[in-house]
Formats: sequence, C-alpha cells, structure tokens
Amino acid sequence: MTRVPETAADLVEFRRWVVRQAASGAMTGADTETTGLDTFARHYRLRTVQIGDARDAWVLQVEGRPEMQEAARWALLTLPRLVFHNATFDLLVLDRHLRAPLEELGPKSTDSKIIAHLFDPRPRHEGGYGLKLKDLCARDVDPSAPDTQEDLTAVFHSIGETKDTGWAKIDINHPTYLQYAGLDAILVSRLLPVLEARLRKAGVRESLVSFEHAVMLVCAKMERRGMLVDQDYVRPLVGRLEEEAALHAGRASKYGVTSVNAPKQVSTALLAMGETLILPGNSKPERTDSGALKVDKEVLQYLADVDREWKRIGARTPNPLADAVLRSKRAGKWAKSYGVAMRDGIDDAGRIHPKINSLQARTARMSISSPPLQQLPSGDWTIRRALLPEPGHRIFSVDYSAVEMRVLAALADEGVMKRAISEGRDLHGFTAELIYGPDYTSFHRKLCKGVGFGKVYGGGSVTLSRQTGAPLPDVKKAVAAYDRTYRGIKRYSSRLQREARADGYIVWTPVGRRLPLDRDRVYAATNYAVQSTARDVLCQALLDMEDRGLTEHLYLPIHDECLGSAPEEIAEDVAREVGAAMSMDFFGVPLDTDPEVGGSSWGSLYMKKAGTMIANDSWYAAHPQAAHAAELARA
DNA sequence: CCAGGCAGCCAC
DNA sequence: AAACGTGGCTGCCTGG
Repeated sequence: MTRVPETAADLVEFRRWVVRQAASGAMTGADTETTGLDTFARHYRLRTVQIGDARDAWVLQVEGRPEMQEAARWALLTLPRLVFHNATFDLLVLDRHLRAPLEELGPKSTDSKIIAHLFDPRPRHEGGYGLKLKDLCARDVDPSAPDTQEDLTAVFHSIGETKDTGWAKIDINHPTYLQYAGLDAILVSRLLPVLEARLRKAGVRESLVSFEHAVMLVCAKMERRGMLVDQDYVRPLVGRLEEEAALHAGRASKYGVTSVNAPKQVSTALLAMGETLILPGNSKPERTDSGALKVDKEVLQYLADVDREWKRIGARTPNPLADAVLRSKRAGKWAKSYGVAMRDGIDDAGRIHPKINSLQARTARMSISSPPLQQLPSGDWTIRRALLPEPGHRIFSVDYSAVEMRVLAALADEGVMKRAISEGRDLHGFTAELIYGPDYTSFHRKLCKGVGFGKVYGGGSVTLSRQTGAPLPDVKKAVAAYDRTYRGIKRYSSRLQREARADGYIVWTPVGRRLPLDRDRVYAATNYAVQSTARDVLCQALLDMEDRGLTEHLYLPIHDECLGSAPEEIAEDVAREVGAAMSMDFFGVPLDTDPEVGGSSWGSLYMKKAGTMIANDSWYAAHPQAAHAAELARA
C-alpha cells in the first residue's frame, strides 16, 4: 500500500514507521522522482522521495515543502540499510538536492542493479535477465504487476508531454504518478532478496559485491566533481563546426543529397555519378546487415581518394560528393555529440557531470555518457581543448602500457611472453624478431601487433588482412607462427572455451565474475576474460587511490587510463602517485603505467599530434580571440 | 506523433 | 576451420 503524508499527524506516523524499520535492522527500499536525468542542471528539481518495505511505501512530496524535505532527509539518514535500483543516480540527487551526503548514504546502500549485473550482465534484448527494474520484477517479483510505466507514459501523452519530458510537468498529486513512485520502493525491496539468493546460489562471492559497491562510490564522487568547460572556447567552436558542416552539406546538395546522414540518398547519388561502390580487391559492393549498399567511412574515403589519416592517396580522381559527405558528417558529429553537449550540459558553476556507469558492459567495463567523454576524438585536440582542469591546476593522464596484452599473458600463463614483458622488451618487436629473425621490418612488427590484437579481440586472419593491407596468405602464416611462438595463449583460449561449453556457456574470471557467452560466439571467451580482467585491474587501482586520498584529483576512468588534475606545483608528484597506485604485479606480469602531465586543458595532452582534416590554422586566422584561447592551452 | 530499429562513427 | 570485443550517441526512417 502506498501512503502520501499530508498533515503533521501523517508525518508523525511516518516517523514511527521509520523508527520501527530502523530498529528491525531491515533493508529499506528507496527511490526518487525528479524532473529528469540531468541531476546537475540549473532548474533541476527533486519532486518525491519514496521509502518502503515489501508491503508499504511512503511517498514524500518534497518539492517546495521544507517539512517534507526534512522528514525525508531524517529518514534516509536514520535508516541503517537502503536499497536503490541504480543507486548512483539517486545518491547524487539526494546529495545535491536534499543535502543527504553521498558519504553518509553511500556506504549503507545496496544497488540492486549491481546484484543483477553480477548474476547476468546482459540486457533483455541480448538474451539476458535484463537490468531494468521493470524487467527484473516482471520475472522475479510479480509477472502480473500492472505496468505503471506504460500507464504513466499514457498520462504524459494526455498532458501533451513525452516519455522524457513528462516527469517535470506532471501534477505531483496525479494518482498514477504517486502509484508509480510508491510501487518502485516496494518492488526494489521485494526484488533484492531474490537477486541475492540467486547470486549466492550461482557461486558469486560476497567480496565481489562489496568491491563493486566501493567502485560505484568512487565513481559517484568523480561524477559529483565533474569537469570545467571552457565556454569561451566551446561556443565559437560549435559555431565553426556547424558552419563547416553546412558548407559541405551545401556541396553535397548539388548532387541531390539533401541529408548527408541518409545513406540511401548518398548511395543513390553516387551510383548516379557512375560509381560502383566496389572497394579495390573486391568484386561486389559492401552491404549492410539489411542488404543496403554500404556508404560508410571506408567506402567514402576510398571514393574521396584519401587514406585513414585523410591524406591524399593519388590512386583515383576524388569523388566530390564523397568528400563533401565525409566532411559534413564529421563536422556535424563533432558539433552535436561533443560541442553542443559540452556547451549546454553545464551546471551553475560551468561544469559538466558525465555519468560514470561503473558496472556497465557484459564484461563489466565502465561507460561514460552525457556527454560521452570516453570517446572524444583523439587524433586532434580540437574537442578535448574545451575541457579544463581547475584554475591553477594542470591536467594529467596516467594509462597502462598495453594492459590487455599483459593481462592476456598473465591469464594464459604464457611463459615466453611473460618473460619478454618482465624484461621490459618491446613486445611486438620481440615477437617479430622471434618470427622473422633479427632483420625484421617495421611492417613485420605491425603485423605482429595486429595478430596480438586479434588474439585479444578474437579476430581472424581475413579481418587482419583487411586492416593491415597485408596479403591474406602472409597474415595466415604470421598467425600460425604466433601460435607456435606463444603456445600458452592458444592453450588458454581452448581451455576457456571447453570449460564454458561444459559449464552452461559461462566464463569465470579471476575475481569470480560470471560472464555469459553467446552460444554462436564461444570464441569471444578470451576477449571477455581479458577485457573484464583489465577493467577489474583499473577498478582495484581506483580503490587503492581512494585509500591514498587521491580521488579528489580524479575526473574520469577511461578503460585503461585515469584522467585528473592537481595544482601546478604538485602535479608531477600527484600523477606519479596515481601511477604508483595503478602499477601492480598481476600474476607475475608487471602492469606499468605512463603518467603524463599536460597544461591547462585536456587538449594539451593531444597537441603533439597534427591537426587532420579540419583547417584549424586558417579558421584561427579569422578568429584571433579563439586563437588566443587555444594558445593558452598550448603554453 | 513518438518510440525504436538501423546505419554510421566516435573511443578504448 | 574460422570466428575482431565493449560501449554512447545522432539522424533517418518506419511501424504503431
């Protein structure tokens, strides 16, 4: 039953319930309703706080009501154990909008999404149990439960709003809204014991559960800190990128392409120009999964006669439409996905707070969204230049050296490879020398590097041949030689696959993580184990850094890297200490780090690399003020 | 009209 | 024998 306190007498009753619940020591379900997902945005509001057990829920309408806020805050601080679904979100909302500190609520909170992920990390559409509260409850709590989410969406539509915008506008007294709110607190209370029992039964250890909750809290602190945006840089940047996108879109329109993002238009127009869309060495054009003609970057770059670095090849006459589409799409993506996201995503203090999903992928890898800072263009400093360390600080980055190869060597216990790594050899050069002798060429080294990546990713010779441009027979020979040289890797890979088949298509990693495999892609077992373990290595480092008091310097984890800042005078020392926390011995393999201290923007760490397609220099000549801002980062 | 699938592209 | 992995996000397009 859902109760919505109105009077002072109602609140007295609520407080009595809280006291009883606290005394029992039981787990309490908790949830919030807000105006949206952008917790740090200017006009963000916390609307309701829900607290409940398996039977009853209290919905406190805290929006604009100090006495309700105080009651909710007191209850959350008083209750000894809380369970949220996707706790980071609610904890940060409560930290910022209810003055209930992350440091207080975090340590006593359980995240049912973490428990679900540790049993089966797959969303429903990938054949898993699902990770959304609704998916899980439909299965484990009450298959016949009313679909309040759908009802609520219908209400949003009835008031002229959408699934995304209704949250801020719906009447706080709307019965469907209140029912939906209360039900989630009840559902999460009922769900947790079921998930925990299943996790125990599957043999996943308790230490992994606490590990993930500790990682979640460190990441929540980073998310709360956020990162400063250089607004004087990013505003003109967006304008410039939009201009560039429009300029090239105009060129494309001369060939009948009204939208460069419509592949069908692009392929039709190219065919009309007499292009066959057949890549060199092929007999047929590439097609997408649904059978449409493929006009992706690879095809267009061939037609535009440029290589992957946008340099002119000279093999054919460049197709002007392909060139225009490429340039317009790239400038458009940079403007919208990165520029606008940074420009419009800031809080009152000019900071963005990218969401750090600490336990996300099937392999447990993290992801970062809103904006996606893990995937800003890295060949050029243009976009990263928009993000700044604290005033007077320097930005730093510490990454692992070839961590996935090293983790693979350790997991496979591949003696020859482990020795080469321990001796500090250049691994790919070492491999090339073993296979091709002391006179190996740089191409041999590149090939060996590719074969190594193929092992990590589970790729085959055909893919590798395409990527490197090396003839298929040569690649096959190299792969065979690699397997002979590093027998441990093939042995490990076969063993993982054999065990997985015998054990319900599950790969178990060294931390005791359970990774489900797709039956038709058992070869991915090695990649899963390596990617997942490399992720756990970085997370362990995050916890070590938390213990050393370094979290306050960190902005983001990026797969094999930590980004942070520190005051100019101590930046070198802090970066070194972060490197020391990250460095470790992993089953006899040293995991080394490479600390790098930059200047006063993230872009400063990417300025050695020359600009590529976008004509920075000429544009800056026309915009001296922005040029000056860019110079500051260079210094 | 919106939700969701597809195609494409950004990262590690 | 051979099999490239994990995400986020935007615009287009279509089905409901």
